[in-house]
Amino acid sequence: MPKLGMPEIRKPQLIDATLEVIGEVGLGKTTVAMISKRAGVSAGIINHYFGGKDGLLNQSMRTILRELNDGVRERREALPADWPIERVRAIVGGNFDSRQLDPRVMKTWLAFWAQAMHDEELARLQRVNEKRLLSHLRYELRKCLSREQAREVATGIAALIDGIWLRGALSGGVEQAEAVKLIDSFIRGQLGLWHSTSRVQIASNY
Amino acid sequence: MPKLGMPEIRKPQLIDATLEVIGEVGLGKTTVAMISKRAGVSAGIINHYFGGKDGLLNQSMRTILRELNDGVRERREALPADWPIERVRAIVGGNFDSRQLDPRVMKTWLAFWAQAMHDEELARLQRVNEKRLLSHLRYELRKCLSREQAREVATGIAALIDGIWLRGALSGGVEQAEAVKLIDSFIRGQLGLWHSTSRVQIASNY
Amino acid sequence: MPKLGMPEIRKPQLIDATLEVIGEVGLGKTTVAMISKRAGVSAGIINHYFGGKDGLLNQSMRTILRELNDGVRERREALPADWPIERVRAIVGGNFDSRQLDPRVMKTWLAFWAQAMHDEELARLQRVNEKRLLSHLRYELRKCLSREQAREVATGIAALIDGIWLRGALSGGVEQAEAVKLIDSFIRGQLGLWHSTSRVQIASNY
Amino acid sequence: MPKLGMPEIRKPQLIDATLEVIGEVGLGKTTVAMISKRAGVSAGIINHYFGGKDGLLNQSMRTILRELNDGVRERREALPADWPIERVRAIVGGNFDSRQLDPRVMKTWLAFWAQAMHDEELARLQRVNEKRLLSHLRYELRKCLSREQAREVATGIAALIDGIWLRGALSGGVEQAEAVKLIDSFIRGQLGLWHSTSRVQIASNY
DNA sequence: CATGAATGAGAATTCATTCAT
DNA sequence: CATGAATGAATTCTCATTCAT
Repeated sequence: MPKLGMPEIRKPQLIDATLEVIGEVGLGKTTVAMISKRAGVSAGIINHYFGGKDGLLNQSMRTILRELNDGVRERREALPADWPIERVRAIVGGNFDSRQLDPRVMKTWLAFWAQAMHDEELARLQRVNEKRLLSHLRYELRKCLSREQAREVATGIAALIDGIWLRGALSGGVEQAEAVKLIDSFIRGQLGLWHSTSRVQIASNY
Repeated sequence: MPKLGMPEIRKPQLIDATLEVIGEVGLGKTTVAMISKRAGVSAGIINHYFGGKDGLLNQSMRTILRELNDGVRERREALPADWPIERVRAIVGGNFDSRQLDPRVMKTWLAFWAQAMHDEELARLQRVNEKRLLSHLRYELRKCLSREQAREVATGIAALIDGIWLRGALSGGVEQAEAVKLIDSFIRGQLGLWHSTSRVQIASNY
Repeated sequence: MPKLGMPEIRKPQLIDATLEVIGEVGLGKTTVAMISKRAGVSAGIINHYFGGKDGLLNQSMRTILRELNDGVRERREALPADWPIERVRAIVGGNFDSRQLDPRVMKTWLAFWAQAMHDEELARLQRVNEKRLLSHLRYELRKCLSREQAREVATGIAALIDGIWLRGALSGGVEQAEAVKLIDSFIRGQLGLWHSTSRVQIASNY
Repeated sequence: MPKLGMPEIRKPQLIDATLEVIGEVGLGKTTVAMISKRAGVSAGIINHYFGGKDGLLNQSMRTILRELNDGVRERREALPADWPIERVRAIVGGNFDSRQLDPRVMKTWLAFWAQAMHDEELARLQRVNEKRLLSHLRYELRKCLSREQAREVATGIAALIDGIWLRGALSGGVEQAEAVKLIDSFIRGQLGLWHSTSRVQIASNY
């Protein structure tokens, strides 16, 4: 019998190598030769495990999406359900945690985003993710805002997250603290618009 | 009136074709053969006029950047200098005018953005543009806010512009009215944070 | 009764799978992976039992040659030695029995034939077979014809067998009855040429 | 302007090289690298002119089919329409002229034949050809035989042509004279079956 | 100016075979 | 015995670029 459990070793190994290479040279210049060399295996093995370059890229995409989702969920669920604003801040923070701010990861995200414009499979994955972010934000905001207000603020937060992230990707980096501060400020502004005397408890470190 | 030389005919012709093809198949699958066929000329001519594929892509990038800037400037300058908030809204509107919301243009933008991650020449162009947007916003906001406040609000607006745009690119489209409304709401919220009794004149259609 | 070793199980299993796959996708597209999958075993086992793909193909070839020969011999020997024309007809019938007319078998034959043009080992096998067919025909015909006449008629019958078979392979099928009828007609014509008043007994169902 | 008329030079050049290589190493071992090297051009040019290996093989097939047809037609039409048997013999001769008996051409034919079993495009071409041969034979035989008789004799001649050819391909060669003699014999035998006192004029060199 | 023929480097993919388990 | 992981050579196809006309 051949070595058992190799798929569980090789697949993550190849996906990691893929993300590294994309982060370094860009999706357009990434070749299976580079990836396999980085992973320390032969090029042919990619077809063995992923059916081809496309399959590997697809799985890589799913992996970073899942990592993002897992990180955000952990942060959010670590807080009580009756602290909605804190939970929103946790969601924001999760989108800017150190793993996501790794320049190579940011480059990979952008590459996949551009790719998704012309690849329905990737586009679908991205849309699901976008909807999930929005949905979680709305759910928490609903605890202290009207349906319409929650919808609008959630949309704004989501846009700020992506916008800060995108501008950061271009200019060389994002400061998590800066990002969280800006979004906090947006939330306070929005809450203020509707609650001149807001009773929502906002953490003192705002 | 000088007679137009071939360069003045061929270059825009090829740049238009480039943007169309990128919008349709993506930067990664765009070939000079496709571009030249679309433009109705031979493949070799691209090297003649642009020195190669890279030169053509670079010029194409500069073209859409210039179009965006020109559009934004026209809208901004059409308003009095002492209507800063209106001018900010004009800047926002310019970033979401119909030309920029053409799906093919959005795809091209995203493609160039991803490409810029690994191409210093493109990255420089993008950074210059980002700085210009921020600078204009700050300049107008300075007329009714402190330096620090202006900086922060400008950063937020820029992030919202890019974030709304990015999410729209993915989900299939952006509604200009929605975008402007969201950013208006942000501005009002931010102004409210600092001026509980704001004296800034905000257009009545807010 | 000796217990069957694995070789006696595996070899026919793999040869059958080989013929099936060749019949379905053609020799050129047949891979060991396909064959082993069809046989329900691993790819590596082919080298274990046949020393490689070539060995398996060679054995497969020998198998269908043997099947054809066995079938023809059985039919021929089932008839009395002093019914030469009936024996000739039995040889013809054997070449068009249902096993040989299976479209997958016909495709395999043709594939091996083409392959034999460039593979001396296969060519040798085929030549032996061709000679055997001719030899049997001549042997029977010699009982009622001169050496020269027997040689010529045998050559014609062999050519007709292969020609009918080849044309049938292309056009989608052969009718055994049609084939036998045509060759009968040829034999009668040939006999008639030399024996205006032939004394050879030809079966009444001619 | 580039060199004009290159397609008319390159295409036959590449097709010739293809037939030569297939004739030498077999279809299965033929690579575009071999073909282009033989033709003295680069491998890429094959895609330029034929869209890929398949296109080249297809065109090569069409070429040898056309050559055979042209040769047969010329021979047939060189004889008076009221010499049907002579015309039939011309058709037979055309199928065994020196060009068709070149071992490389025979190998190519056989390769294509096997390939056609799994390639509908090739199969269609072959069927058209088979039908044409049969049709011409029937047309000529109709001039001296009944419809049914003409059909049967034509079928037999066609089978003999292919069978002799196939057996020759395997055993290393065909003698045109032998082939024609055998088929002549068949024709005479068949004519004799129906016309005990045949009035059909058969050339004296029979 | 413009063409498109031609090149050649590079990329993905295929696949028979080997071999540790 | 048997597996299937792994390899690496071979092959097809792509494509930017060059260049003779």
